[in-house]
Amino acid sequence: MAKTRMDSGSMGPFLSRLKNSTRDQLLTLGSEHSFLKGDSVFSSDDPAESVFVLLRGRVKIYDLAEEGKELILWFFQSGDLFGIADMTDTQRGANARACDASLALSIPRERFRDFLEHHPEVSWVVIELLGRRLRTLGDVVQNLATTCVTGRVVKLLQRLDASSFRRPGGASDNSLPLTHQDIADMIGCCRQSVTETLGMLKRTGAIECERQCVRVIDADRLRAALQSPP
Amino acid sequence: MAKTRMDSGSMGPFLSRLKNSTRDQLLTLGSEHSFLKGDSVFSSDDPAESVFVLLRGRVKIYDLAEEGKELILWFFQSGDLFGIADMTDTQRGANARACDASLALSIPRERFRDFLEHHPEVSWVVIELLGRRLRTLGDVVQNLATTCVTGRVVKLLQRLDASSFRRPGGASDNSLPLTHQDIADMIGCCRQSVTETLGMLKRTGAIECERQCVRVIDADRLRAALQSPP
DNA sequence: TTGCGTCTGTCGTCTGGACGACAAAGGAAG
DNA sequence: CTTCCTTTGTCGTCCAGACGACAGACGCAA
Repeated sequence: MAKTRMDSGSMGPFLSRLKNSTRDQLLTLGSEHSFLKGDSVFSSDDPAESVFVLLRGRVKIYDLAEEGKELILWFFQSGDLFGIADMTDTQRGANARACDASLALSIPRERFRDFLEHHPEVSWVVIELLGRRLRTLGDVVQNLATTCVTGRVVKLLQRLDASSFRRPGGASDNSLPLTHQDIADMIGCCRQSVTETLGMLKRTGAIECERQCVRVIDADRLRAALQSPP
Repeated sequence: MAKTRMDSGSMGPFLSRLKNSTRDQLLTLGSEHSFLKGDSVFSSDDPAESVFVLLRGRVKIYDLAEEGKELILWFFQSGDLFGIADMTDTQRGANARACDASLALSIPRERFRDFLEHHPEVSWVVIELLGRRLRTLGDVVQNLATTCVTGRVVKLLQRLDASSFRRPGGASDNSLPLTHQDIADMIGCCRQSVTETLGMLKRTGAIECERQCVRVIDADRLRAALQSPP
């Protein structure tokens, strides 16, 4: 069966907020690009000339520190808008990479802006989207500054478990497709600390783990892990 | 001499981006509120029903960790828009407090949204504003995860020195009105580490300090402090 | 089936910086 | 002018967690 243009199921936090007719018009803008797993979508050296709508797959946004250490800011899934935060600059602020085979629509900045002028309700959707992300990053800053590694792991799992972040194609087992290194890169600690913390959470019965995969099985126990001291 | 409605000089990152006629219309929306230094503007328990435009003074946005430790996410100055990130929620995501005597315009959410529908170019200004903030917080996350305290102090001073962040009323000496505790709360470390770092930067000739006040006097030396190991 | 690369799990050493404590200086309020 | 609170500066102790190293398991590609 041929791959559909978009992943089935959830349309993601951006496209799902649009009316069908508005969405169809948006999808005629710009051009589609396919990416293999591991391909770069853009890098921080690139000019910031367009926004992207992810039609299929998964894309991560990350920074590289000087020693090559990677920090993941976001994972995006199908139906999400990304690259929009760079619209006031000439250059990208971070790197984007496809984590799975992906398909994205690239819309030139002026075309997107013109589209928003003609669809002011979409502007409000974008403002709300950016607002939510700002709050999420605010929480991430707070966690990094004041919370131990175990707390940060638990809060990340809680956040992702509550969101629609899942493996594309809708695997039914509700697991989070993340390696220990992914988690470490998202919460700013080292891989061994994540392995230790996930082991402890597994022993308490809060989560299950498989290779490249974590599943929350008892949200109350996970929450309880925040209360007990390390 | 009576206080003017708005601070003189810079109109801040939001209002300065609007045409005079558009700005005048915006300023007729909502209601003005005065705050004494130290007054709360909103807290995280409050319902999120309006956005704020700061007409005069300084407001900080902060979170409180469980042990009462404060983390400052933003300082806003006159002409800035704040409270906009909470528009998708029913409740505020953080706390806001006046750091100096301040005056703010409170605009109910639906009135602001209606204004944007009639002024789509203002929507784009808001999207750009939120985008810049997202990138700034992304940098903060990166710094917290990967940079030592000295590096985080230096980068904060660089960022604020390059912005229009200054004491309201336009003191001419170009200093940054921050205590050591303010800086510690912004970069997520303890006050004594900031004191030590500022002392070192003073000795190298990069900055000058007075009580509640830091001034960058040699940007090259400040930058050089990032290269040398601690 | 085999080989190789990735991922997970464990361990011991080392260090950046949190933190409490204290003293001194500065400034605002009475 | 005095008092008191805030802010700055210094110091010693303690520990969370980074990190390199290594071993074993898993899965993909040939």
